[in-house]
Amino acid sequence: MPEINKSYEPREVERKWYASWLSAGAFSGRPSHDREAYSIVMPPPNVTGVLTMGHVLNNTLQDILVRRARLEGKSALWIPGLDHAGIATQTVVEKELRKHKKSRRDLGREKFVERVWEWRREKGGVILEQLRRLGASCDWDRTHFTMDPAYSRVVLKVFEDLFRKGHIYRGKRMVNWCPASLTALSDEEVIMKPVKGALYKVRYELADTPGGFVEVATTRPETIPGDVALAVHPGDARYAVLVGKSVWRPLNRARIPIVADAAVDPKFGSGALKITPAHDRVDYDIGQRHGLAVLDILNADATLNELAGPELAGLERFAARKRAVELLKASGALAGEEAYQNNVGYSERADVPIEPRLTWQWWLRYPRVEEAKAAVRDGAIRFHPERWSKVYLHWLDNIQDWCISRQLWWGHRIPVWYRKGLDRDALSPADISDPSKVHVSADGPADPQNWVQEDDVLDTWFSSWLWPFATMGWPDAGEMDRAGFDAFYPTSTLVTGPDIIFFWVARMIMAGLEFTRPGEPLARRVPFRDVYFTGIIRDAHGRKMSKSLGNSPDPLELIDRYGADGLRLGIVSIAPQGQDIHFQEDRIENGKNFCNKLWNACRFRQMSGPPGDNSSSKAILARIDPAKFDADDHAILERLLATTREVDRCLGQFEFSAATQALYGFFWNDFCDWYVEVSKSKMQAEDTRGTCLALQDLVLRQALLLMHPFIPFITEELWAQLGYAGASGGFIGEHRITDASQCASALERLGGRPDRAKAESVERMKAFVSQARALKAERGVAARRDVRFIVKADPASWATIEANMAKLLRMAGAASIERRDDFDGIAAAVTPLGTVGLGQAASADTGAERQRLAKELEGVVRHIAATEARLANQAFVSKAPPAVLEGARRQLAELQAKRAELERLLGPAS
RNA sequence: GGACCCUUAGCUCAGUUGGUUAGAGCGUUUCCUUGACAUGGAAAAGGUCACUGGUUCGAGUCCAGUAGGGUCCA
Repeated sequence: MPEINKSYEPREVERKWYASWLSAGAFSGRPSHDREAYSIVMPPPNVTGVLTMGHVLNNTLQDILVRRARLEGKSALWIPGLDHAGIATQTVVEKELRKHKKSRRDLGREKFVERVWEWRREKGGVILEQLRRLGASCDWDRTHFTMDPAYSRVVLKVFEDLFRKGHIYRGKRMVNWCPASLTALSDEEVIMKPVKGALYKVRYELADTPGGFVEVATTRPETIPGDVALAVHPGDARYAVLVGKSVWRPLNRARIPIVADAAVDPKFGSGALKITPAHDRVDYDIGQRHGLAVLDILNADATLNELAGPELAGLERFAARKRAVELLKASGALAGEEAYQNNVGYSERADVPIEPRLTWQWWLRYPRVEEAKAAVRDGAIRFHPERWSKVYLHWLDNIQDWCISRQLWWGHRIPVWYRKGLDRDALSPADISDPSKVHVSADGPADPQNWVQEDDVLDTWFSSWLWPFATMGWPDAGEMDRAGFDAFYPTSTLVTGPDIIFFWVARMIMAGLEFTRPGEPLARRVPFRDVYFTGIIRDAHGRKMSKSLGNSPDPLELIDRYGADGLRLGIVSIAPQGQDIHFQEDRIENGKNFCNKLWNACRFRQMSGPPGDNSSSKAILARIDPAKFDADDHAILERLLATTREVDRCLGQFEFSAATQALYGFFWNDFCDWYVEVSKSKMQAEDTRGTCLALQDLVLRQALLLMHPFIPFITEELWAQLGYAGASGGFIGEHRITDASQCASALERLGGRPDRAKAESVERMKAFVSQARALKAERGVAARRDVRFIVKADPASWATIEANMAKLLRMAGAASIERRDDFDGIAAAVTPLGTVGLGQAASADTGAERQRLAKELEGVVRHIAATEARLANQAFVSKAPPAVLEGARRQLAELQAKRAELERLLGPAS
């Protein structure tokens, strides 16, 4: 057996094992007849993406679930992949082109798309490589990309299908237009932001009453040339006589009517609203009701066009706003201007204000909305934390049709062909469903020369909403069979962020319900059973991580410094359930330190004695003689079982952080700080040595299994080093983890069931040792190991001390512990194993010792008073459960004994 | 405007159905290179659980309200 390094060096270990796992196909998910299936689909990162802390958290959690499933003997599958990210990717490539002073239009559609593919092949998807460094145990052979030919065909087929079913239609409606990306966006891609601007009061002169005017408040004076009317509330007495009259539009002067419409809020501004149907949703609706023209004064890039009049045409919208204000001022139409804050929609991707714009787009009426609600409301899908289901249901209750077309070139081109020569702007709904005019199919028309394909592509989310089943061969029966659709669908758990609950989660649920296993029960059609929403990672001050703030650490650098395991353990341990995460690098350092502790504990085991047969838990158990167990053996086994139970429970409830804390506490405190230390005595005694070593092997084995999902690399390495892999040399992931009850019954069969009472006596010993050490520290002799303790103990306590003498001497750092029932003095402490004192002559600060005892006595007295008061309360005695009552009485007795002893020590002087 | 979440030690967070004197890690103070680990060990200090009221024998925990912070939707 090779000697283990003094400290854990992750780099080489990680590289070595990841390569071994890959070459052995350890991550490949194969459907199995006799094993339960467990599957996860990775939320596909953007092909343009690089690894962020958010990805680290998200994918670590998925890896934990998948690796744990493997240990539980399930047939586990984790499907990775990439999202083509229409706007983001197109923007990246366009930016590259711009460096060479070219635009995508210079290349033309076909060449540009080829260029994007080139980019994808060369630079796209580096994030998947980075995930390997994190240790992600995905089945990489099943990596999918939303633009792959097979996946693309599924997307187009789905479009065709939904079109035939009447869910998809073409409509000229107001959309959210991004003037930077030059495309429509869905409502979900618009972020409302409060913006500080100005509210301008503009006078519209009455056409028939020279000198009279109507005042209108607006934040967007540059749109005045697009006004086609003013509107007032029909019940607004101030304007009743003016309805039906006209005013002069103050920019690009023209006569426009005053109409009455209930949508006007009479309390806003002057109560009169300027109507610009081309540039506002509400205005558009009002315009429709009153038969008003739509006067579009903006170009696609939000510069003003010639319809805005010669003075504003050609200006960019914000420059035009400035110019409009100047013009209004000059003409005397500007009545006032005040600071004003309102909410403005911004493009999520380009971060510029969107423009409402009237355009032809393709829309989807969502299928299966009611079923999608029922799936979550009735528990076929469980959200964790549960409260997100409210957000989900609220969105579905107010659902709007989805604008699925995008004016981009990178993406799935909509499979619609128009008969050559048709005026697309004039097509009626009847024309759209007339196959002689419009062809809709994934395959395209048989006579393409007579048709022209739709220019638009589909929203990226229109492909990713199919992810859970399109990655499993759907809809081709043969492919589904090969992919194991039958076993792996529905997937088990989805791990994602709450920020894409509408974009992705809700839509996947509807897609799954609509497309998979028609006619079967809902629970078989949903795409996943559990959804775990992670928190958002913020910096230490609670700010969102962003490139511009520079507060986002580079995960790869963190891996270099702390190891992948350290990073994983650190990040999981600070991720509270359901809350955002405040990132602190010292927590990542904790993860690294834990790995080092684990490493050294195993190293110590190797140095402590010859390796026994560790090839199976059975082999280890055979080396254990329960007759040799002392209290510490019972205690460590009991803690091992409790920890096994706790980790089991935590993972079942997605309490990842709690699981790491249970493991951390068990391993560091219970095992290293106590059990390993007391073992040092036991391993010196020939008759307890073998059992003690075997017990360490047993505990370490189970600990490695429990920890492996969290820190896969180091556990794999130690698994091999300590001989758990056996002669066959299998990976740790190929072994089965046993749950607490299986562990317990294995011990029971051996006659080594942990004894609760004996385990509890260890707690008393720990308290005894701790107080003895404190006495030494107080006397300034903490480092000395030759001190003599004297103890006044009852026979039972003394028996415990005697039986564990060697260990207690070692742990307390003492030369002797002697029983002396007449001992008193204040260099002492009252412990659960009696009153312990230092035997040395009292040379230290007796004042400090007296103060400590007095302070303790004070606390005890106060506590006694409180307990007596409780027990004197008739209502408490009659209503509290017997166990609580009994506990209070026992506690009171203990406290009284402690008080008596403290008073005795403090003596007559007190 | 509607909905949800948070407020516990200097910091970041636990605290399961109400039940002994509220815990952890980091940080702080003091001590220690003892033969796994200084990426370590030992000891210690540190909290009227945001505030106000209510329910209860008993509230960090349940209810109502107030204040502050955050998120989502309009």
